[in-house]
Amino acid sequence: MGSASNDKHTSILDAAYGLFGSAGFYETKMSQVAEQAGIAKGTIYLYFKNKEELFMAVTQRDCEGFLKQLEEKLGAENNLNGKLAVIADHHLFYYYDRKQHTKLFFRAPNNNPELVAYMTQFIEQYTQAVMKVLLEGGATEPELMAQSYIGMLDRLKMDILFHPDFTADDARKRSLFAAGLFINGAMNALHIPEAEAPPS
Amino acid sequence: MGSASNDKHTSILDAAYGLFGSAGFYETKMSQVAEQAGIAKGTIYLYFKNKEELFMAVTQRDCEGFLKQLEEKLGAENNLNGKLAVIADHHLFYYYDRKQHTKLFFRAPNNNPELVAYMTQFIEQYTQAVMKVLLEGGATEPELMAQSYIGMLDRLKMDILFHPDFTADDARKRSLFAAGLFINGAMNALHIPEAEAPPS
Amino acid sequence: MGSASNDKHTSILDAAYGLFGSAGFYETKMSQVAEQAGIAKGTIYLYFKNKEELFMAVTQRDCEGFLKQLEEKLGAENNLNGKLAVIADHHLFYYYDRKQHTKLFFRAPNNNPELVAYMTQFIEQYTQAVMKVLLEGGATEPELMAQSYIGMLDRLKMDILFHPDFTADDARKRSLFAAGLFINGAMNALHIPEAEAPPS
Amino acid sequence: MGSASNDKHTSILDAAYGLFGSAGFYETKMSQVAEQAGIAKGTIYLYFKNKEELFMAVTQRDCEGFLKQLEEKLGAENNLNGKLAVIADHHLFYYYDRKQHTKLFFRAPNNNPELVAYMTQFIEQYTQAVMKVLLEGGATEPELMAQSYIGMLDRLKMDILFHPDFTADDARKRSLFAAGLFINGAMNALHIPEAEAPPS
DNA sequence: CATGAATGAGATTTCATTCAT
DNA sequence: TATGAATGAAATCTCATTCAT
Repeated sequence: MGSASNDKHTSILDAAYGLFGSAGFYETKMSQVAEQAGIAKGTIYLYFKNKEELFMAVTQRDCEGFLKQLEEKLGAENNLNGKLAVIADHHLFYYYDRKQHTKLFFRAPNNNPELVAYMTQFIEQYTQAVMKVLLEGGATEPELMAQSYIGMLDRLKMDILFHPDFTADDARKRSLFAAGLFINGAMNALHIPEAEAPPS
Repeated sequence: MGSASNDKHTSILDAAYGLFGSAGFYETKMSQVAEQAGIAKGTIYLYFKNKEELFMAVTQRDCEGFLKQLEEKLGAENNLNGKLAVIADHHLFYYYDRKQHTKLFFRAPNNNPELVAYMTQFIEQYTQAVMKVLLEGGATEPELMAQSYIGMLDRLKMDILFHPDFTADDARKRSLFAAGLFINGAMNALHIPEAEAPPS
Repeated sequence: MGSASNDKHTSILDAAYGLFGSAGFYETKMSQVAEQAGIAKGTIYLYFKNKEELFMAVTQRDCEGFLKQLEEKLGAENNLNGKLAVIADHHLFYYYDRKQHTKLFFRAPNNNPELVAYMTQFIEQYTQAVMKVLLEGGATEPELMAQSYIGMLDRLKMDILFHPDFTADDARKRSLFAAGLFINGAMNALHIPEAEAPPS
Repeated sequence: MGSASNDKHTSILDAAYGLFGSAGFYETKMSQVAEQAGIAKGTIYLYFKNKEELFMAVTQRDCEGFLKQLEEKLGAENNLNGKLAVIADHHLFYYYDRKQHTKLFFRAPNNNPELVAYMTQFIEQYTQAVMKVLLEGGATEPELMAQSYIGMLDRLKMDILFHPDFTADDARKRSLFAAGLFINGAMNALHIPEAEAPPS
């Protein structure tokens, strides 16, 4: 019983996830969502108040899943390097595993304050999770460090979305690269005279 | 006359830049652009084929300006560390200087292949510019390094858009932080036993 | 059992009466009627073919009650003045007693011929009832007189609907006023030279 | 120029007047209004913000015309009886002349407070105009008298709307009847023993 | 008898674009 | 060139009604 009603709710979310993810908010029509979910247009409105709320629900489910999985993986790891590697892996493979659905990823309605608030909060939570790892390692500027690490990963993931022939090995290579660069810096790979280097 | 028509072309671009930048593509109405530019709606179509092309033109002008300024600044600098600092500064201050117009930055129409192609090309050019600097420094994985550095900067810039009280000093601090972290890595700031550290 | 089903029929009518009466036909939703009646939406359709028929039934019950009560009161009175007073009282207090439910009174679907027919018939019956009283008094133009009297009363009642602080005393005052004006005319209250007055 | 733009505004109002008047607010579709006015659907929205405002504009134009004409006719008449006759004539012939367009007259959206406010104000203005006449005649209860007179007229007009064979002579007869009844009362036409009559 | 999830026709409204002036 | 009134396609959302349980 519960699962039956749950099924419809879920199939709407799934359909919306695929469409919003690949075409964006405005380009996705409620009729497409209904068709994809195999239900009538009006039925969507029994489960979601309107298009924006549906988008919000899709976003939340996705973000929560991202964070929850990350926490689980971090819990299973207890040394610092390992945790940084877990973060990199998670970030890259999360998108790699969903590359079909997030070809262009989210294009959200801009003027929805609730959504902006939610996304801000999501980013903060993600940043907090990374900061926590860094603090355990004794970092002095954990917030900027966390942001930097996340930024690196986010850019390194982009090619997943654009290059159709991106492989899991490519993802793993980037994940390792990111962790290494973050910890050791680029200095070793660059010819920087000691005298030139800015104070670390 | 030539300059007069040029003026109109420019004022449309300026108006569109402000509106697209602060409200996004779909939320910006052609009538608003016309009003802001001080011309009639129909006149826009004498200069731009349609809304998407106008958006494209706005994006191009912005991206080209970004790259051109970057090249100029890099040309004036000849040591590696200096160039990395220039990149960081440019990235952060470009957005800092335009924070009024890019509060939410661009929300583009997703299904316009030309735009997607252009954005891809822009990112590539930006990456190439950074790679060139890194290659001069002898980097072994210049592309991943360039992407990582750009990613760091892009994330560190986010707070400019979200925190209204972000100051120029905050921007400068982050720019220095980014360059330092990129070169030296986080190791020095973290308690990582040598044995634990992955090979760089 | 009969009474149980009767109860449900009645509670639907009661709910619909309150909602149609205060919000109008189109503004009242079948789901609201169901909720107010404490039953499921589908159940309404076991008792009434559709929304229009429900509206019709509500209207009929109300109109029939209005006429039935009037007849009873008229039967208990046997002089002409008394009967006219009864009519005035009945008209004003009927609405006064229901002012909660008829704040905006009925807004009916316009294109339902059955309803139009019923309302016409109701007005005719009401007019007939008043005419009968007037005929017993020997009136020469009983129909126009009856319509005029009803019209006076109907307008004098309006303030009940609009002024929330309308009291029962106000209603009684208006009822007396109407009967007096109808019988004696305005002449006594106006400075009309005999010569000016039209022939009665 | 002015008249050209005015023409479109007017033709929308005319079309809406006819449709709202004969079919009611909800039953009238904006597409019908556009078709009747000979323009495109979207054009209506250049002149009126939405359906409710169009309805409001139609109502206002009608009510203002009613009051303005009444004032003009009253200004041309200077004895009391004549003015009362003018009011009766105006009320009946206004509807008689428009019987095509007001077969069912207005059925308004119930929940529009602006419209309710406007209608209330209109009724007050009409009442005031009648009161002014009565006050000049020295009436003691001018408001109740005015309401009563208007009510009589409003009911006497109803048959215009329902009986297709209602003639101008019928209207004139009713107008005279109303004025006579209002001034002289029904007493003369009824067998009411003096003793029975309530105090006037 | 009773339910309420599901339906889908249909209405209002927006806004990019056109074109006669 | 420049205008801006007019267009009409297209999208969201509502809600009376049905029907399997």
